[in-house]
Amino acid sequence: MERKTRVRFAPSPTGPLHMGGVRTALYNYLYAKQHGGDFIIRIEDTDSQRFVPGAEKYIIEALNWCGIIPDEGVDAEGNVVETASERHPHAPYRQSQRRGIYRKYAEELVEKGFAYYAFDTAEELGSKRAAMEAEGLTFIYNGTSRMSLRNSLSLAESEWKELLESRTDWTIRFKMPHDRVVKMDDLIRGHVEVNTDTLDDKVLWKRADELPTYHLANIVDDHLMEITEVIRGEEWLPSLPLHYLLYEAFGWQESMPRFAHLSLLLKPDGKGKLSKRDGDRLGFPVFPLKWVNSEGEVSRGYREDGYFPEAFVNLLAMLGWNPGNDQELFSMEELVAAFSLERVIKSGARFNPDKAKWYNKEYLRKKTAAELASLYIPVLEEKGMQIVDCPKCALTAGSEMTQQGADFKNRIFTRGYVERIVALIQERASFVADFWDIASYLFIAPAEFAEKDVAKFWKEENYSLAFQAADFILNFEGEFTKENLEGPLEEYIRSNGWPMGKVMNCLRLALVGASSGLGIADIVTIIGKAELAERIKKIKATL
RNA sequence: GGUCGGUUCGUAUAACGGUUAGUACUCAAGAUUCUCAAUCUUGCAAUAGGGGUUCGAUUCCCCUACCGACUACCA
Repeated sequence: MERKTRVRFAPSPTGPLHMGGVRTALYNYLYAKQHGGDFIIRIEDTDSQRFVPGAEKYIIEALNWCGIIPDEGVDAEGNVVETASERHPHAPYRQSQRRGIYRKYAEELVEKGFAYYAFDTAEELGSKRAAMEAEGLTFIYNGTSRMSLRNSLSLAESEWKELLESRTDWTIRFKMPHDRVVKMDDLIRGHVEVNTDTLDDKVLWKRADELPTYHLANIVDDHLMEITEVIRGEEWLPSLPLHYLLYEAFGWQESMPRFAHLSLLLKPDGKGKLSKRDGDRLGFPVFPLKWVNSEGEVSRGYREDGYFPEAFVNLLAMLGWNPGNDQELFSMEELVAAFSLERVIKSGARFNPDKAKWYNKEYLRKKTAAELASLYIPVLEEKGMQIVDCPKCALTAGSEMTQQGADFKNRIFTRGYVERIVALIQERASFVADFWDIASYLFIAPAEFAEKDVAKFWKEENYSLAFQAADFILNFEGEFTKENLEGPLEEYIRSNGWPMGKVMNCLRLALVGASSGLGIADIVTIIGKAELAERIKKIKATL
């Protein structure tokens, strides 16, 4: 029986989506698309206590930013679908809105003898657990203990039926079979066996909330939504036997999905899994988007930190998966084609912030000047620059736009001027945010001069030559381009027998404020003769 | 503690019984250049330990160590 591939990402709206969660969603998405199937998003909000307002919206927005677009579960506006339709026959996709459908499944299990009513309160169980732990023992609610607890198996029928009526805090628990070996297959880990005696009678349904727990809701919904593969985090592997048994109890083993458990993302250093604290400590985001919690605490996001979504997706894909060859750069389409669960790594992947930066750098280099200019212009505007598309219409009386497209006095620049610059500096940066530090001097004259460089180069025997070189540039008569200027300028310095390094660095120091930066020919042809003259004049005035 | 999973350079990983154990990031050195960056070249650096199986183990099995997940009326 061939079924259409249908996979789901089922987050719980208890906070912002961690990058590990995004990776899980990504792998689901890639798998679905590769098999021509559907990627479904389902919100698992059965824990009313941990619900966080805004988390659901955040999750969908984050996935959307990454280009992980659900086929089902969310409408075109990015809202979780609440009512069934032709396009969304399995709606609603929020478990809190599906509450009506779970109870009958839980009770079906009780009727069939696979589950029972339990009346122990959380407090009673808690103290029992504590008492046993004090003796160095482990409390498990299962075959070893259930007959001494209060439930429909241990109590007389009249008694538990009375409790069922009079109380509203009971639960339905799964009756874990005694001494059975559950044999499971995982698409990533292979064959796994577990003896049921080590498992407990999990709560399936909570009367107090009129809501199922994860285990029941998950199995029922995966079945109802015709899910074919469940790709989820490693933390679910221990409950896989329960889930197998649940499918069996319902008689759904024929249509049971196949399972794949992904390893976790680990800290860059030290022990343990990647957490928000690591990001704060080591200076990188662990969330796709910025998040502000109810206390006003801010968690930075990849988007706000200047990562391109393509880079983020790419680096996430390579954390725990590889194509089997040396290719490291993948577009989403390429990932869809190349992805395979067989090549997902079993062990936990330590996150490497340096590599993440490298990915962004690679994507930055691929961008066109027009794209980068559009991203950089808001930064420039924040710095007080005005960027115009059409020079003539924006100029106020008395301002002058140079041939290059710059009016330094009024800090007005054309988009073309910005494009020229980003094209020159894009291979020197990892982020658009680096642009300003790399080349602010192409917009404003340096206000400060690096002490170290001044000490090294700013000597009269150097700058007197540098000024002459500047004069040579100002008097240059050919078309004022880097290609035209570079050779003659060097020839001029060389033919005078001047030390090239000293003259050039001195001139650069005057124009840039430091002895590092673009080539002199690049700098002067970008800022233009007028600005060159202006900056030299200013420097001379201070001597 | 118990159950389950995992373990190749610092990190991500390749090699699915036979390789001088490869690649990328990081780091270092050199080349280049008017400096810086970029680029190119080179280098540092790994099969957790111990037993098997085998002509031969990174690869298969067992033990130990270490790491992780789970052990809630949370997901």
